[in-house]
Parts: sequence; structure tokens; C-alpha cells
Amino acid sequence: MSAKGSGGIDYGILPGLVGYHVRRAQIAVFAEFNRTMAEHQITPGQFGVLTLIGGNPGLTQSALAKAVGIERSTMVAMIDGLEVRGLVERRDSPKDRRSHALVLSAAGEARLEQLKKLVLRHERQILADLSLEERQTLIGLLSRLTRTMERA
Amino acid sequence: MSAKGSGGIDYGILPGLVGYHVRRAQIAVFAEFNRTMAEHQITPGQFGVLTLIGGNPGLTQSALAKAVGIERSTMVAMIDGLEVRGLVERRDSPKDRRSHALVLSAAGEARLEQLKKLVLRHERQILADLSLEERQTLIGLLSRLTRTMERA
DNA sequence: TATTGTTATACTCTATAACTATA
DNA sequence: TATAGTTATAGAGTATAACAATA
Repeated sequence: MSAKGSGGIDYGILPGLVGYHVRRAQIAVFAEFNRTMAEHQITPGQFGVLTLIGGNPGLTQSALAKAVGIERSTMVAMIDGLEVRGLVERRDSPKDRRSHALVLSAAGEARLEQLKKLVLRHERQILADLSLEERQTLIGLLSRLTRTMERA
Repeated sequence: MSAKGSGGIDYGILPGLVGYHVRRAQIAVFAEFNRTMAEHQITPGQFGVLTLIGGNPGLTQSALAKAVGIERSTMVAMIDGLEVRGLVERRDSPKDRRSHALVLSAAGEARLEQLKKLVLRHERQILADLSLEERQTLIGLLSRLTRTMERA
């Protein structure tokens, strides 16, 4: 009930826990993502935000924060960074003068297209050893894991 | 090629990316872990450290840091916290006067046994909707994902 | 020379609370 | 009253660089 790794260390029950493997995979995927995106200096969170703004032009910061699961106060600096880099614009909302309508700039649109290609390359990298069927199985199982917890 | 979620938001290519699902699962699992461990105030990282010390008494801080993938300077505060709480002891190493031999205190041993039971309950929680076979499949796929990246 | 534990320091990501301007 | 964006602040969790003691 306790396995020794390559370093001769006993990892106990850890290797039998799904939570342990999810955490390790997340760290490794994150590191690989950063390697792939190094020249663009884009984090997974920033890519997600650009994708959501690109697909939902006019989105407000609060709606965006809710969609990605962070506080709206946290979103401020995130948008600041993307705006300073000229990728995102805060437009005046025509409906509500309190909120901003977020849109990608022309440069942001172009950049997002480049990033998508890189992300797909990153995915091919991390999934190199899995068949197409196994990738779908993995996504399906992870989705059910997440949904199970979001219900509870 | 772009799916709208329950909030009417277009998530673009995100739901097709394994990286996206790994990240979401990790966040959800972490939150559930903290809920289960709330009364013990133990993080996943601390549980891992206690497990490794418990299974490898006499381990040095540097070896432990390497095993869990953090810097040895970061390990200092981690052990400090567990030592203040009376769970871990820094013994003098008989072989090398520079290093500490880490061991669980009697209280640490007892605590770890309690924590293991809670962690197994946590695992049952998050895996409630998966069959035994699916759990093994998930662990297997995540392991291969991580190993693929650690090789690269 | 190299390694162990340590400190000082900083950076990232996150949250909460309070403010302002609107609604 | 309530909401959108913002600011100030704080807390994890992490890293790097330099140091003393020891190897």
C-alpha cells in the first residue's frame, strides 16, 4: 500500500489519489504552457480572458470575472495589463454608464489567432502519448469530476 | 467550434482543451479538499509533506523539497508551521551536522492517521460519479500526461 | 568548492472591504 | 438600495540571492 519512486522515497497513499495526480498534471501542464507561450508572455488565465472577450464582444468586467471564476476586483488588474499591451479596449457601454464594454483591439484579434495556434500546438505536445479516443475520455472524466464537485 | 455555456457565454475553443479541464478540475478538487480538511487546517501540500515524512523518517529538508518539487528555501516555512503545531520534529542528523532529520512526533503520527481517513473520504466525495474502472482510467491517463511532460 | 538550512526580499495570484458613480 | 468598476490592503505560495556552518 506504499510505493517507492525513482528517488527511493516512499510516497505512501499519494499515488493512489486522483487529487494528487490532478495537482501534478496541472503543475506540469502549466509549466509546458508557459514554455510554449514564453515569447508572447501570456498566462493560461490571460488566454482564457482574451478568448472570452473575443467570443463575446461587449462583455462587462463583472460578467467576465464571473465566467472565469475570480472576483471582479481581481479582474481590474488583469484587464489593465491587457489594455496597456494594446490587446483589449474598455469601451463605454451604451446601456449602462457604470460598466465597460470589453472588446479586442485589431491587434488583440490578430494576437488571439496566433495564440490559438500556439495553444493547439501546446495541446499536441502534452497529449503526444494519448490516442484521440483517450483524449476524449480524459476530457470527459475531468468534466464529470468538476461537475460532481460544483453540484456539491 | 464554439460552445455557449449556461450563462449564454461563448467559451470558444476552451472546452476542447485538456489543459483547460485539468485547471478547472484542480481548482474544484482543491476547494473540496479544503472543505473536508477545514477543521484540521491542512492544505494538500502539508498533507503531502506529512505523508512523505511519515513514510521516510529521517528525511532531510532538501530531499523533501526535491520530492515535492519546491525550493528548499520554501520548505523552511512549511516545516516551521508543522513544527510549531507539534506535528513534525527537526532532529539532529547523526551523519551530517548541516542537515536535519525530519520525523513525525507521536501527535503527528496520530494526526496523519486521522488525515488519511479524511483524505480517503474526500476522494470518495470527488469520485462519487465515477466507477472504479473509470477512476483507474483517469489516474492512468493523468499519469501519462504528467510523465510525457516531465520527459520533455 | 559544494551543500544544508536559513533569511531577506520580491513576485504572482488571489481575496475582502470600502469608496465612487451610476442605476 | 443595489451594482460596476476601482483602490487599498493582505494573505498564500512561490522564487532568487546571499549568508554561516559544515562537508
